[in-house]
Amino acid sequence: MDAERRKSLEARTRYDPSEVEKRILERWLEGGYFHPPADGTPAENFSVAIPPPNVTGALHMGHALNGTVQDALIRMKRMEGRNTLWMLGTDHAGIATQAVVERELREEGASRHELGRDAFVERVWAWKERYGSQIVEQYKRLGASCDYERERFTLDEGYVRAVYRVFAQLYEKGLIYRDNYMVNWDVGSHSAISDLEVENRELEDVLYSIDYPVEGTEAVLTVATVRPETMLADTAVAVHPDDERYRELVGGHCILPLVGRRLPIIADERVDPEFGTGALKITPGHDPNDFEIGREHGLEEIVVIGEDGRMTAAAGERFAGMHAQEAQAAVLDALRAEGRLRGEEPYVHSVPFSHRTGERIEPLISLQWFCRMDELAKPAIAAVESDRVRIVPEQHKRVYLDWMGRIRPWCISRQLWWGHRLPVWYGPRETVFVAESEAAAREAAAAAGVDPAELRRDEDVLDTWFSSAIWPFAILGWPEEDALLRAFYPTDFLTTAREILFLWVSRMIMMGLEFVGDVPFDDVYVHSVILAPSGRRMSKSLGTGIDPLDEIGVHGADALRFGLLAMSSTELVRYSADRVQQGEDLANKMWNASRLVLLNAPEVEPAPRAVRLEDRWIVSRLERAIDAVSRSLGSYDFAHAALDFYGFLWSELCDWYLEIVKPRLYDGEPEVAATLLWVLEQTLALAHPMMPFVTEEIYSYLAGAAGGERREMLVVHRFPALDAALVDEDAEREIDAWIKLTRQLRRWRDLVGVAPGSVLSARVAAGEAAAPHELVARLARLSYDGAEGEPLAAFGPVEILASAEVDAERVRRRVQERRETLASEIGRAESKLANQGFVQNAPADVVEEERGKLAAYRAELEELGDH
RNA sequence: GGGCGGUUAGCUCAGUUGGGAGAGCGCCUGCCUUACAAGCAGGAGGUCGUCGGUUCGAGCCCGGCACCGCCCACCA
Repeated sequence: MDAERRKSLEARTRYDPSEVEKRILERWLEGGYFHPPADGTPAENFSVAIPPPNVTGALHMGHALNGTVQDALIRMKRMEGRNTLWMLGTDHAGIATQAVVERELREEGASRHELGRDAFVERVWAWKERYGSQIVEQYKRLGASCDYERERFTLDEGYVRAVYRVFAQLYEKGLIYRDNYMVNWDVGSHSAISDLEVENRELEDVLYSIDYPVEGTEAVLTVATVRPETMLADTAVAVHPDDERYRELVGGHCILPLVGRRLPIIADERVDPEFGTGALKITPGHDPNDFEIGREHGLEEIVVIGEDGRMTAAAGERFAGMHAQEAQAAVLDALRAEGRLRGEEPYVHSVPFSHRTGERIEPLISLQWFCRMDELAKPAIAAVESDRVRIVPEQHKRVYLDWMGRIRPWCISRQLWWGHRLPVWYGPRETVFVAESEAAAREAAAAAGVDPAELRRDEDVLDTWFSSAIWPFAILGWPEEDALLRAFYPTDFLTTAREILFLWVSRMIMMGLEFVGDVPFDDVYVHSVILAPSGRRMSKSLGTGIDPLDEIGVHGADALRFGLLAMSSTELVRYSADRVQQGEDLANKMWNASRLVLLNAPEVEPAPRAVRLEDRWIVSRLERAIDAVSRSLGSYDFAHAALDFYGFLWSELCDWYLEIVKPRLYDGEPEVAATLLWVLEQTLALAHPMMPFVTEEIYSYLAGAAGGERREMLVVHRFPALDAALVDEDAEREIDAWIKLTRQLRRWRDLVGVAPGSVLSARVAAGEAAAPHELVARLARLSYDGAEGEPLAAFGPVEILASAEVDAERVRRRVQERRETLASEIGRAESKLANQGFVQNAPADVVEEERGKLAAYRAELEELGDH
């Protein structure tokens, strides 16, 4: 290390991430470490496709955790020498992005309709160019080692072609079709949405009972509903086939109040005879359940609520044009006036809302495009059943299989402008042409005898998740360029939050199998959900969000990464600022421990030159840490990886080993310097996947100290692997005993009130090796010189002698306390050993251990008796 | 209505195959010891949600219950 570097290291007594991170990141990017060649095979290589964040997005805690988890594994694999690719990109996020730009327009007093489709889409692109890459820059700040030179976007040219190819092929297979079917209508985005974009909320409503007179009698059928306005679209009343009360009425009719329509009374098993009166009004146009019943019974489908949320002409003159809400009040008034409203009671039930816009879903019959999933699902089910795709933790496997087993058609068309416009063209006489491009559609039309000039393209765009479903192979160049695909598909794992297991993960598996013929990834790791410290969901609107970039600014990226890994042990986890602080402290600890070594070690080649017991001990403990951390990382157990590393670094390396070897280090002993440098290098490499910045920064000094060989950066340093030959159980046992003894001595000193700085007179019992106890003496501040005097206390072979430093009275009290403790321990052990059941049934070694303890207690008590 | 996860120190969480309860933070006592005072040494603090069972022995295994949370579900 040159004098200037040395001076800077001396001066930097505290690790300052803000100064370091930018500089280190630059060097990684310039070095091209994240941009692998498209060589090798998927089996040799290691690859991951990032779950693409929305272009509109800013990095939130979920991204930060997800990114950290991926980066930790990816960095480890890269260090293991694998050709490693982490593909990065963003999602156009249909509704979300369109909503942002629409809001901007509204603020200017304009609207997308005034602008027109082409101008609007252009505007969204402009917005995307301006703000779209901010999240990518934010991933860099986290230290994510993505291939920033291969960034993709779900609407870039090649990607769009891939989407159209997939659509066209599924259409040709008959899996994509157009149908008039009940959909979830999102009044907010004025579009259909899929089942998975609906969230059910518990809501307090009113359940109204309405009398429907039975035709030709005085009787009435009372039905119950929370949406009386939909009665205008009723086309039947249903009862359970076994319901004795109504058996006679089935086949007859009742009269719909206000409207006068004759409603057939039908029998259907889906009616619960226990609920209300057991009679159910059937509204096929506005209720999913009724829709199905209606289709089976061939009932008329009347639509009284339109896509704008207002009542249609079919609702009748009195109500047409009203908002559904107003219509409800009007219908209730009218029913009251006719004496048909029998009752109302408060009623709590779950109601569908749009996940995106938060508006209440209006179930409507609408002409939409659907994708049949059952056939695609079969191989995707098999892939997970056989663990070809492994889902971790395992409990999610069954959830996936359950859901896939009863998968329903997917509504894939959206009435938006921002997205992949359907590659569907309509000609005259209801001709439909699906093609990968407009040119191809024209050709097809011409071939079918349709004038291409008459073609009109479908207005709708595809569900965002339709394009995300092909992410893992589309970003690798499918279908046109296959170099990346051949080298990196299937990818190795996917990390995700549980909530998108169905929305995204399942669909990627289906599409990968269908179009590439292999699953998109081997493992799916479902990571924790980070809650606010209060235990509530982290959300901007609730004000409970914590911005990861703020945390990076205050504590550093390594600290945040460590904190996130350490806290992410279970499914739901509260954000722990303490864990992030712990990470910051750890970075600083590593920094200062490294300063101690680097500023004092002579220039020697790092090597485990374990010349003394304590050296063998730390080398052995390091090997165990290497084993534990790499195992934990390999099995997606990040909390243990982080905390086990912390324990090794802080307690074993810093608190004990560094303290033990300081004198040798200051003396310039080459062997201990070599060992220390080696341990440091291994330790930095071990921590690097979790805390890349601080380790890389320290390594830049170490590489200097270690001589010219180490020109490469730590990011591509060999990841440590367990070397079983360096594990030394004897050394571990021995040093652990010294540590225990030292702690006993310190504790005793404290309890009897010995001043911290004072050195106590002591001696080692005859026949005991003095060497280890020299070390203990230093750590516990004892002196064996001039060992005269009365022994006051004994700890194993070490006896403390009476001196002016020790208050004899407090020692006596302490001894008395110890006697009492021992007596009770002896009692406990004796009664346990007197229990025949224990002695006979417990394993021999457990019994033996207990006997050993008892003997030791008795011996200690006896010894105390002397003083 | 089904399924899943959780309940351990004041707080946030660990506890591998059942053999005397752990960490970080906070708290108390004492130390500016030439890597780090955002540090060091020591300490206090827990009937492991509850009831029952299996066992010589249960935080851990089995069953019931309570509370918290999540996911799925077409009972109006």
